Order: sequence, then structure tokens, then C-alpha cells
Amino acid sequence: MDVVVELFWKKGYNGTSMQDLVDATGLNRSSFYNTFVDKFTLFEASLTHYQQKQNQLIPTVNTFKSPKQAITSLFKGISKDIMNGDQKGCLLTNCTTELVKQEPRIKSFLQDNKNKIVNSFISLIQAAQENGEIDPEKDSQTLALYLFSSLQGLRVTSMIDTQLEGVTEEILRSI
Amino acid sequence: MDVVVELFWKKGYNGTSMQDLVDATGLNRSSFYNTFVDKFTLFEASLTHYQQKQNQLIPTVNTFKSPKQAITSLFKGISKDIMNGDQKGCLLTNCTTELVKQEPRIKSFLQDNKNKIVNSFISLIQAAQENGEIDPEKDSQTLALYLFSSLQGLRVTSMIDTQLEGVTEEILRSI
DNA sequence: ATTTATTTGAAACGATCGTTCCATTTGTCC
DNA sequence: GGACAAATGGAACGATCGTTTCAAATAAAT
Repeated sequence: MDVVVELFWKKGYNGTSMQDLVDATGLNRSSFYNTFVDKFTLFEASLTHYQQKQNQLIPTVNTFKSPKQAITSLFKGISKDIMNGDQKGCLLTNCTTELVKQEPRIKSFLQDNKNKIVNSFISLIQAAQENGEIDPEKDSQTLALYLFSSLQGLRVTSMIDTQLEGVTEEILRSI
Repeated sequence: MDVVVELFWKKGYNGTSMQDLVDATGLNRSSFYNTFVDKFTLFEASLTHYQQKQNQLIPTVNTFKSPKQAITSLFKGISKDIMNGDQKGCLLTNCTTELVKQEPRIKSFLQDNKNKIVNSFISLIQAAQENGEIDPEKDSQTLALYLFSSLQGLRVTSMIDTQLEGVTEEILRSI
């Protein structure tokens, strides 16, 4: 399954052929369809698989003593990954731009994913506001969506520029 | 040419078939290849066409009396377009995620485009720093790349969420 | 008006797309 | 060991992919 995700990640949905998938997995075509139904179903499964792995990285309120530091660590980690040569972007970001306009099911999935992440951020921000790490005057909802949008921006920009530490710091200056 | 751009914009490179292009333009296949060489060449031409139109929207130092307001206006304009239902994202952003890893020529084009935009921002920021609109202590280069990255983020996020006025204001708070 | 270029229509190219079929092999239970 | 279900290999499906070909139609030049 990981190798399938890798493939969609690198080549996109339309750019990945059934032959690619068969070759990469080593499975036979018959077994493949027996297991994964069809290409689109497999792709949705890949998105879910990726989402679960990715969302483990997003800190919850209890992970760190400092909720603000939790957010900071997340962004610094991504920034470091980018600097170290991770230029694949984000599978979900990539397929946002590729399929959102064509596939309502994908759009729903991505909106749901966005809400999940934004809600995580909101919890962290509110916790940070309660213990004085973040200005309580700020609207946590807006700030959370801002962080989400900034994350998308980082992910896309990282594919053509790996020097984003300064940008990351600038983003974190908002909280 | 505009209808071709529209098509690539909506469906991506791999998602757009030659049949789509022939149908949309009304041209015959022969005339098509006579005019545009092949699909990839046409796509590169589309990117250039789009880039030229888009970069006209980016204000230069002389456009506004206030360089800071020039940047503000650009972002507010995009924010308003998004609110009014523009959910196609940016053709260049979309093809960044689709083709950058596969096509070196596209990667070069996009890096060049990034540099152009960042340089425009640098000029505006430096002008704004000289007349006291923006804190002269800030690194104009970093700030410019931050604005570029934020633009990408807005463009991607707009495809699944149209309520981005608050986010835009948050971005502009950095300058 | 006749010759020369250029542009068009439509069919067809080989390759590949995602998917299905079926004969064969493998594994499982009585 | 024999009956039955499951998984596998590989050919083949129709459809579509990007591209080419070529004769007919049109335009330009002499």
C-alpha cells in the first residue's frame, strides 16, 4: 500500500497507469483488481491511508506541554524536511489541484480533511490563548485556517524552492 | 488560445486529451498539429500565455503611489475573486503539483516564474521600506518569498474553501 | 487560367489506457 | 487423496491516447 501511495504521490492520479501500479506492487492484474476493485477506489484508499499517517504528525493538545510550541514544532519539522530535500509536496495538496474540480467525492474528502486539520489547530490555538501564549484577541478560527493555508503554500512552494526556513518563521510570527 | 488555457486549467495536463482540445477549439486535428506542433509544446505555450496575462496583474513600483498598498490591493483582489466563486486555483500552481517532478522544462519555467514574482515583491517591499510603510528591519527577500508562498496557499485552499478574507488579512499583517 | 502552395477533412496509425475473462495453479477442508 | 474454493498468470477486450498520413479543397502566385 505504501508503494501505491508513493506512486500516486509522485505521478498524480492521471499520471499513474495501471501498468505502473502492477509493476510497482509486483501483484498480478487479476489479484490487483480482486484486492482493490478499480483504480479510482484504490486512489481513494490511498488518500485515506496517507491521511491517517499524516494526521499522526499533527500534535494534539496533550502532546506538548506548550500548545504553541506544538504548532511551532510541526512547522519547523516540515521546514527541515523541505530543506533536507523533500520536494514531493503533499499528496493531498497535489490531488487537490488535480482532481477537486472533476471529482465531487475527492472534493468532499479534501474538505473533510481540511476541517479536521483546522479543528486540530483551533484546539491548539485556544489552549495557547488560555495560557497566554497567543494573543486572546485573535480569532482562533481565522488563525487556524491561516495556518492551514500557509501549510499548503509551503508544500507547493517547496517543490520549486527548498530555502523556506525564513518563510516558516514569518508564518509562525502570526501566532 | 484562451480556450486552450481554460481547458488545461480546469482538467490539468494529463487530464486534457487531444480530443478535448480539438473539440474546444473547433480546429481540425491537422490544423491543430500544424499550428501547435504537439500537446506538450502547446502546454508550454499555454503556460507562457497565462503567465503574461497574470503578471500584468502584479503591480509594479510605479502603479500605485503607495507600494505597500499595491501589495495589499493585489491580495485583496484575489481574496475577492475567491469569495465571488473563482475556485479554479492558479494554472501555474496546479501544474506545479502535477508536472514539476516529471518535467524538468516545466520545473525551470516555474522556478523562473517564481523568481519573477518574488523580484516584483522585493521591489515593492523595498520601496515601502524606504518610505516607512514597512519595517526596514525586515528582510525583503524573505518577506517576498513569504508572500509568494502565501499566494500559493491561498490559491490551493480556495479550491475547497471560499471564505479566505480573514486569512488574507492575516497574511497582510506581516507587512 | 493554370500552376503552385497551403490548409482542411477524415480515416487510420501503433501504443497504451483501464478492465475482464478464463484456464491453470495453489491452497483448504472433508 | 479427492472435492472444492481462492488466487494467479497472461492473453485479450473495447476504448481512447497522441500523432501521422493523404487526398480533397482552398488560397496564392504566375
